Amino acid sequence: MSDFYSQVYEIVRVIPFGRVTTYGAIAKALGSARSSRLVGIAMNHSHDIIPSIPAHRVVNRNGLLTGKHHFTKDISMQQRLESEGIIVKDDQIQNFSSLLWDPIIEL
DNA sequence: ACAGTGACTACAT
DNA sequence: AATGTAGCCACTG
Repeated sequence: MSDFYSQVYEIVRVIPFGRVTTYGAIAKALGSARSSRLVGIAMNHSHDIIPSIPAHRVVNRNGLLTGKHHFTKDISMQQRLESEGIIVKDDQIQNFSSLLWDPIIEL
């Protein structure tokens, strides 16, 4: 796996339980603020990674679950978030701004 | 090596 | 306010 992917996973893995972050924030934390798409692609490949990546804690900048269709059908992305105490309505994380965990600030 | 692509964003109509 | 368009950059075939 490329270094970029590894770095993405490294950050995603340290997202605290019950918190979320955005693709852009991760990209920026990696020094490539404009590589937000690559972060998403990395998530898409995350199901190949051995330590399961909490990809459901990564959403777009509006707190919208844009990547929910890439999850296994039996357990939805929304369901995983709700099991962590995060409220999701119409693919939109409620109280998103206060749940947001910015790796730039926290690291 | 080149062109196509994508779980994003920001800017422009 | 709501769509449309266009950069973005690393990965893949």
